[in-house]
Amino acid sequence: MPRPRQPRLTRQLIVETATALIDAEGLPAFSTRRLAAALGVQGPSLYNHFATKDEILDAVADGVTGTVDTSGFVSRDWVAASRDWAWSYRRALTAHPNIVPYLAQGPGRRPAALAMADAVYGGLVRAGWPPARATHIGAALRYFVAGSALGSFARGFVEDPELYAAHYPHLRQAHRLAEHQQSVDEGAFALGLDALLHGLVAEYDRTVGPLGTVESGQPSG
Amino acid sequence: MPRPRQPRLTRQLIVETATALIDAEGLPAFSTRRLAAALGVQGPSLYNHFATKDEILDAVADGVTGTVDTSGFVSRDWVAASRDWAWSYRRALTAHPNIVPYLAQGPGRRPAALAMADAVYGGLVRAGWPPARATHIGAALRYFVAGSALGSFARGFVEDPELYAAHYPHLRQAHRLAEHQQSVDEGAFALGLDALLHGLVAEYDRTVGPLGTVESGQPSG
DNA sequence: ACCATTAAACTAGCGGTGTAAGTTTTGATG
DNA sequence: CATCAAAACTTACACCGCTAGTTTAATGGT
Repeated sequence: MPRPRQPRLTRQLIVETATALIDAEGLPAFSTRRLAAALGVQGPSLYNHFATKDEILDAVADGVTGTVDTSGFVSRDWVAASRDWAWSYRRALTAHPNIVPYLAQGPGRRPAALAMADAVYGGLVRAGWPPARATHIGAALRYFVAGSALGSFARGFVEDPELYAAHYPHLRQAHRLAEHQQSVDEGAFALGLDALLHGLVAEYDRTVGPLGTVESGQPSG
Repeated sequence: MPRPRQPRLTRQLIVETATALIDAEGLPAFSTRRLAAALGVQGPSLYNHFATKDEILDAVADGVTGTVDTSGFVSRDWVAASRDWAWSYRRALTAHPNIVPYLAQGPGRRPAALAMADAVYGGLVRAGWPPARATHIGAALRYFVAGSALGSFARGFVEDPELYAAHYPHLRQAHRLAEHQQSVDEGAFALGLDALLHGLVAEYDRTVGPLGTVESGQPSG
């Protein structure tokens, strides 16, 4: 079966299928041959469209990052913008948790990741933060969001009561975490993000100049 | 070469060599055959001591976690204990950054990781936090530390001025991040951790009861 | 002292991986 | 109509995690 009348593969189709496959079966199970099979094609055919497997993963990761909303940084104050962005970022990652270990290692050369970093950094500087401080804040928020999506605290515990009860006195309820996974993770995220922003506002007032107050809670957008 | 007079492998030797190999060459380059070669042995011999490759990685990860100091939770107030623990945790992870993507996915059944979770949770509950809140706080701090070690913000940028200057107006200095990697990452971590703890103290005063104040800075221990 | 069992290395090999190389046919271009 | 690039293909290499079976040394029981 040589060149078909109509190409069977496009970059977009490959990325969509790869995303679905990673969502469904996880990163370790994702191979070029399995992706090709899902596309009705032989393995090496992918290399007509992407140079390496990592290039495919980059495209998947950037697709996820591309759904993050940073628009608050041009329309709202830096605190509200940061909170909206962090929640949007978290939603994007938790919608595709299996790609997070790959994505979380840094923006690399991925356009959407770089555009996001650019928007956040630019917004913070515009709000009056010194450039070095803006870098730190963007990084700290990213640490928190990426960490929360990567190491879903609840998911990390095995469902085996016996394991914990015996040796770890305070974790006797830990196996129950799996039941309330989403609420534990979201609660921890909400608490941590509010605390982080609260502390940053105090720092802002001390070093840049007083501004309004922060109310906590879920984002508006 | 059959069974030798003196065993050439022990679990400890395997774990030490694996740790060194991962530190030196990264997770993707780490294979059972390469590890065996470094030990002067054939690949399958490892399976006399570990059931799977993941079991070896678990041992490596738990060795790293085992160096984290949680003793503050029995001797100091919860804020100082949390700060000391977070810094110790971060130091342990940044000393072996290549294992972090594996380690950050959760404690699983690793004894040192479970003992750490137990100590933190227990300390926070003893300090007066309601159990559900203690879970959230432990998780939030872990998100932040793991995220900071995983996605070393600075390391994530490629060293290629051209790449950024053209399309991302605010990132014109981003390639310089690689130069100041350590100081950027540590600065972001210090700022974020202090902000987080500051916000948590406010929350504690509001919901549990007033306590002393927090001064910021590096840990004492 | 002998035997049986277990331990710890080995070799061989299976099915899978990423990807390089070369082939074949189609569609587009001069 | 000749040529060339595109997009699929087949084949193949070196490596991967791991299983199975083999060999010999050390250990424990009678």
